[in-house]
Amino acid sequence: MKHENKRQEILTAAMRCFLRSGLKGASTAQICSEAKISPGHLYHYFESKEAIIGALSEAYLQTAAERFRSAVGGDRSVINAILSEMDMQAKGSQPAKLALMYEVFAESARNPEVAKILRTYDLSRRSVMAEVLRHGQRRGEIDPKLDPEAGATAVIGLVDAAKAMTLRASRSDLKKVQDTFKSVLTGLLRSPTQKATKSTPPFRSRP
Amino acid sequence: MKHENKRQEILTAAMRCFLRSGLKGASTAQICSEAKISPGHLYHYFESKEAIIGALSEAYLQTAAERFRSAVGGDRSVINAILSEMDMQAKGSQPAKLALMYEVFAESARNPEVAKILRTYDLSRRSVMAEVLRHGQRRGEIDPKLDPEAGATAVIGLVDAAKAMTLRASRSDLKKVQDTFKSVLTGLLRSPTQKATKSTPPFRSRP
Amino acid sequence: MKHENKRQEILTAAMRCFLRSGLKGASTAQICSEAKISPGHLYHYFESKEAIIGALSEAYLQTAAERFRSAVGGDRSVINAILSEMDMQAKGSQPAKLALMYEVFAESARNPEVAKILRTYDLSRRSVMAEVLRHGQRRGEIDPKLDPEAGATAVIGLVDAAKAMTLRASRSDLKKVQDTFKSVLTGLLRSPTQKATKSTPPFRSRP
Amino acid sequence: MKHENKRQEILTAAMRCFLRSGLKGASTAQICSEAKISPGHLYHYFESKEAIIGALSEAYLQTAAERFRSAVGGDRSVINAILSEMDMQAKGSQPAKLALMYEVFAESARNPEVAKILRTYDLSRRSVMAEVLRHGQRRGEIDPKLDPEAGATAVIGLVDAAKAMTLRASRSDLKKVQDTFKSVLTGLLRSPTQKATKSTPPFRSRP
DNA sequence: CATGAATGAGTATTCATTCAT
DNA sequence: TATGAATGAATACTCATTCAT
Repeated sequence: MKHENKRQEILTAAMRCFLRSGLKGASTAQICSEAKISPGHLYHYFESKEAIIGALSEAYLQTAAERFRSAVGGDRSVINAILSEMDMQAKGSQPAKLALMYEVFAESARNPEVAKILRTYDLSRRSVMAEVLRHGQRRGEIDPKLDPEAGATAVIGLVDAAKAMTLRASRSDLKKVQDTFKSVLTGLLRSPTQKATKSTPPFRSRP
Repeated sequence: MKHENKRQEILTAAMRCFLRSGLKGASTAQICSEAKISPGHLYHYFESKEAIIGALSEAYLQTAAERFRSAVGGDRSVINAILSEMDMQAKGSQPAKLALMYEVFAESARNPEVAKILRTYDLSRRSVMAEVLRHGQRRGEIDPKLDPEAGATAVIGLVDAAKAMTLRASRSDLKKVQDTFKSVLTGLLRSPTQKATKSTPPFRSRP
Repeated sequence: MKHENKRQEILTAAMRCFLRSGLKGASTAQICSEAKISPGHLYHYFESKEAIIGALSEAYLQTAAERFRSAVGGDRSVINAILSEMDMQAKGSQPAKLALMYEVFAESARNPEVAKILRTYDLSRRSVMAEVLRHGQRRGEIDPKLDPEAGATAVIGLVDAAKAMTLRASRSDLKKVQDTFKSVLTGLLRSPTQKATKSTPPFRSRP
Repeated sequence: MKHENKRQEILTAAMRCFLRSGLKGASTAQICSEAKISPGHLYHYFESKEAIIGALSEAYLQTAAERFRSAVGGDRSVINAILSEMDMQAKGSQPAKLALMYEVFAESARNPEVAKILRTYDLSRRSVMAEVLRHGQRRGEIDPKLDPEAGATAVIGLVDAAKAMTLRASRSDLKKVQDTFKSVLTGLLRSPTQKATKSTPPFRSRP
């Protein structure tokens, strides 16, 4: 298992490099020196730089999925769980991380292995979200007329869009933008009973 | 003028290369041979590879803005105009183009010049969209309670999210996903009068 | 003569560039833009960059020779004239100018044309100096036993060495070093009558 | 140790290239092929071409200093030791080496790292020479009134000037010129006792 | 398991010079 | 006399990868 440990060390070192310099910007030499191994030795653990990127993407996406699963696993209102997930995604998104994510997306258009990983992740993410929505419907928190699968897609799209905004909206706009997104999300999900009593969302002008 | 023409030729050649190989993947040598000029001659027209990327980004974003402005300029319903813009964005998005866009986003996190271009574009896009929403409100098509600025942000976020989906959702899911987004959008914008008579949107389960 | 004028303009522009960036460091493009002509047009006036360097060296050395000739031409003591020439050379020597001179020397070891120019200049400089020394001997200022030709060489060597010091000695040492050189020079040249009454030169320790 | 050996091999190969083509004239490609290594491998041993120049300068100046120190270390007359050092410097100076030295001087005006190396060398050279002069004074060979520090500067200036002459004086003049310099040097250094019995130096005309 | 020497094609960019107009 | 488009070899340097030890 020593092998596996070292592999993990290298992966985290590589992640630090990728965050610092980007996917193509980080060289294997950088990664090796960050991981304190010799350049040749890297290839004892990984077939190529691409393989490192693949492994890293997979690991990252898996932990992201697990984190989300546990986040919505608790007792609290499903909508609140989703909203707080959106918050966390947006707040935990340093520009470097987002840039890296975008590079991985770009990579997926040219590197089929990465594309496959990304596809798998999206499917699992969607099925988890659909499950969560069904759970919410059973508890009467989510509009029972909402199709869980399609709703899941919409939610994920909104969460990702909110995340993306952190890179492009100016810091001062960010809060407003994210509140808007939360309102859209809430409007989309909330059951009719709750909708009747809804407060004016922030993107409405003064009544 | 001859200078400007050649500059444009080089830009389109460069775009072909970037689409094929990515932002860092395309070399100046590739660009030169695609443009059928000698490697040195490139620098007669552009200061650097970065300058090419900058010019290309700017041109792309400008035409995108103009296209949208003319799309919503006509007589038809504002909501329909926005929906069809979303369609066009989504349908015109070959994976390669999207990947490139993602790379530019990533670039913007590390290259302040690109960041500035992107920021400017986003602002102009938002102000145009807000103007469109106000127009729709005057015509009674758009919910008068909607704050135009925040609404514009939400719309743009949704359009971009729909676009992004084309890279990650499988082809078979795509239509459903996009319909979902359109419904969310319609729900967000439509005036109460129209909302009363709304048809069941596609992301509702069969009643 | 318009041709000749433009040629001169280009030469002075080139000199500015060479001073700024060095002999190999200055590009023909830089020179052209400094001279406000097109890159092609440069070759209407000069066969090559080397030819510019050659012309520039020749012009510079000629004016240097003329300046010296007129400096020692006056009425004052020959030794003082030489000492003040040494001062002027040393003080007028910005690092950039000296560096350029060194580069020309280096060039002369590889470029026969420059070597020839330099050789010619040295010979003329030496013959002028020898003439000056003979003049001083006639006036009883210079040791009559000094061989004018060999003495001229020694003087020139000392003047050049003093000049060279400005690039390498720290600013605080410079005055002392140059005084030393002046003393050596004076000791070498002064007639015995004057030597009998000489003041202790600065490079003697306290008696 | 193998690393250090290879480093040295590369340095000598680089020196051959620099002597042949000059500091800017020699390309890293030339150096690599002279050292029989691949172009990339050079950077395993040196950070940059500049670093090679720096290492080379330092090594050269150090051995020069050591050589001189041992030359004056023996039993013989201090003045003779200095004169023979002058001879060696002058005779060992192929034009190519001198040209290179000049280029390094020029470089020092634009490259602070080279300037620092040069400055250090000059200081150490001066302090060694001053020590030698003091030694000569103790042995009654050198004029006790001479200030060792200033005298050292003068001596070094003369030695360098003599060296410089080899590049510019025609071969036939060279001996005469160097004899002149030796006489100047001897006159500067010799103690009064010896001066009383001095032979007519070569730069005096026949009496 | 580990090193680090070695590769060689590849990188963006520069340059003196030529040529058509 | 003048332009500036065009060249293409050259520049210093980087990189993912291989291999002998």
